[in-house]
Amino acid sequence: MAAGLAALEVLAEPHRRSILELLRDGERPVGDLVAGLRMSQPAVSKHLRVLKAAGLVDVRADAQRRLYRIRPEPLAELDEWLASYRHFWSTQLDRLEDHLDRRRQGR
Amino acid sequence: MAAGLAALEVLAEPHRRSILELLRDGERPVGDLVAGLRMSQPAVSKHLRVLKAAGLVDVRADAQRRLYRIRPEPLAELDEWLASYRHFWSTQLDRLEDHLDRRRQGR
DNA sequence: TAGGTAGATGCCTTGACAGTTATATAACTG
DNA sequence: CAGTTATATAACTGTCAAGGCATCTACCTA
Repeated sequence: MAAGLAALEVLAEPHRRSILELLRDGERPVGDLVAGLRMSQPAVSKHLRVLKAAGLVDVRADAQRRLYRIRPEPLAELDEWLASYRHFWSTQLDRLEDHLDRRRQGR
Repeated sequence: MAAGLAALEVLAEPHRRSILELLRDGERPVGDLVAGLRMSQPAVSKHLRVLKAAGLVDVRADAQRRLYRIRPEPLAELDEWLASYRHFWSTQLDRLEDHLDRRRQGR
């Protein structure tokens, strides 16, 4: 019940959300991120380490560069958590989704 | 772009998530929450203040008691934020939703 | 009104964490 | 190999927030 939710804790940091945003349309080297945010390179590297530990990003080496990209699993988990509150603001459409969701479960 | 998102920052605290969970099925006085969590009453009151400041809960007085309840708006906002990443893990059903969403926009 | 209950607030301590600079590591280039 | 580029790590510092205890306020009841 409302266990870890590492994603939530890690993304409380605005800079980390910005990083995710920069990664939204594909992998990028650290340098790009440093350029995008207004922070020192070590600071960015640290945020990336935190994001990685939470499973929110993944890295791949390309020569001296490290290409980071989003790993969606923790976000999906966050989404599931949110789902248990969604009825508070849900619209017709959301109710359709809920309905279909339950139908899907049943099979 | 990825502005405040107060909800995210406030809900990074696990105890505050627990409080929200306790409020999920209706309003409750502070005492109930204190009983539910394993914390001092002042600590709970402080968390409630933070939640209130973020618009995540609302209070109503009943004699000496204060009845707290969820206010969904900030959660809906968080949901919107998440939406921009949802395509990373979306299923068939989600794609249907997206489609309908866009249709709805168009009218 | 005195006492009790429900909750909020003030003050203080402590720990975590973000940011900086300096330095280390690794790979490419001449 | 020497130098340079790209990133990570280390050591240090400052800030801030969470928790505890004590206290204050409001309302209820005998």
